[in-house]
Amino acid sequence: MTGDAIRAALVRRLRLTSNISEDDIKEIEALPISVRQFPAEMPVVRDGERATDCCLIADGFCVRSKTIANGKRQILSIHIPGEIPDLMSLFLHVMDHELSTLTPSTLGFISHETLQKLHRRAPNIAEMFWRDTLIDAAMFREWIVNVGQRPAPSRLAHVMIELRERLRIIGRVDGDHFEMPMTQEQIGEALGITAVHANRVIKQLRQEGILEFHRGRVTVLDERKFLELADFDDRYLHQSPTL
Amino acid sequence: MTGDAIRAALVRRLRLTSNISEDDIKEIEALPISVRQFPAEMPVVRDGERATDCCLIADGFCVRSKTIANGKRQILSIHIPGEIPDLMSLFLHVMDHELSTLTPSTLGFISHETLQKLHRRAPNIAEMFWRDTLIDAAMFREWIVNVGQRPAPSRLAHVMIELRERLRIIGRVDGDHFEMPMTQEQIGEALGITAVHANRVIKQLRQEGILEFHRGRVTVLDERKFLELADFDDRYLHQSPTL
DNA sequence: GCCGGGTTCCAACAAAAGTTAAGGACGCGG
DNA sequence: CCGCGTCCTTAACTTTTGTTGGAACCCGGC
Repeated sequence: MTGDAIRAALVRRLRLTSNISEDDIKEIEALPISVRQFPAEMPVVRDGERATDCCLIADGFCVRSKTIANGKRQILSIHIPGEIPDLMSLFLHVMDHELSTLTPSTLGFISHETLQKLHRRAPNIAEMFWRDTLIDAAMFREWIVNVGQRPAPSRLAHVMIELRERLRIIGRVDGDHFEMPMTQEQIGEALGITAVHANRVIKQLRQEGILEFHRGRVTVLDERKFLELADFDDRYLHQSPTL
Repeated sequence: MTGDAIRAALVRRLRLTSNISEDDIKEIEALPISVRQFPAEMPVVRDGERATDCCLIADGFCVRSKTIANGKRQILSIHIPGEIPDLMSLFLHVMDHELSTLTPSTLGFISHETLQKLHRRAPNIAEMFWRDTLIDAAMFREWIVNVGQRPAPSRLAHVMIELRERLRIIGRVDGDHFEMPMTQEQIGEALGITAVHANRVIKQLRQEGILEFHRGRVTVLDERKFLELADFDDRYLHQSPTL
């Protein structure tokens, strides 16, 4: 995959997500991007590292996570193509968490310097990116609520629906199923439960005929029960730029 | 308290937290602010509401929270004087969570319009505020880890130490004690546990001689054990603007 | 000084989640 | 086609946390 394809993925998401002008699109299409391939389960930017570039996902799934002293890991967010998962590093230079791949991924890198110049030149783009990082924060808030207040089956359903709604925007939901390429260990790390318990929860949702989960693919069998369980309100995704 | 005192509180925090120039300070000191008093436990901005101003805490403690369908509430962050807890509303106009007071508070309001104009005029200030919202997001990430991975006693110690470190910046830690004006119910909502369990945890930390907690005042009795329990690393607060 | 309401505190029991251990399925590389 | 490793699955047991309900406490207002 080339730099052009990556820029196209970014522009596509920005068109759907913000009121971007044609001039601004030209600016973004002129951005120098260096492309690199990563295998599955590979750190992209490590906790404590000093980032000099922002990373754009062209293809593949990534996660942000933090590991605490006792070795336990918490997954903070799941990222899909078109997203810039470490835009925050532009002003928070030393990473307070890790970014790593879930699947083999194609990533584009844009230097902080380039982006900073762009912001001074095109404040509209700066605001659009700022807004992007604010939506990120809104997703963290909902993640706190999920882990803090919902029972485990609801947590799983909620994370799944959030992922599905975001995949839908980039046209990657196919009928009643979508990709969620995570092991049960990783699902546990996302929900704040152990892998054994994650397995129990999946088993329960299967037995209740709500969904099927097999090798990283979710198939929703009972949409009504699924939605009810998830307690999902998409307001926090702030998808409409006009509001 | 007057608008001047509020501007002073903001400028004081910004001086300690960022590389702000004297010109920029003048800009901020010229900001029109309207002041209002709020009683304890009062919503300031409600979930779903359309915000038109940003709110600056001059005096008092506030929290951000979300309430889910079953009525359970999760506290997302605690805010202290000098902070702008809803800066994000500048670009995310409809609130996805609630901001409310913990104690009687004096709040200043700056209109979105004023701030937006200021940003175009002074991009340095815009970047400083952007950075502020990014630190906010970093604190949410740590809060996710706290609620998702740490045992309840550590969760409590961690939230306490975060609060203490931030109070220290504004000179409100007095020897071995500091203010944390929350009921056990509210502490439970912050940690993702019930009030009964919050009480059990506090009792345990008391019995172990680690701390005393009485009527919203924390007194640390065994700093070593307290730090060890909290698993606290202040990196995520990004207090040094030069890094 | 004495209510009254909100905290705090606690006990007993129930439910959810963690731990440990072990067998089975499945895909990949030789 | 076999063997190996990873992931999934389950069971039995322990620990943590939630639930319910009630008593003690404490402060502010009358």
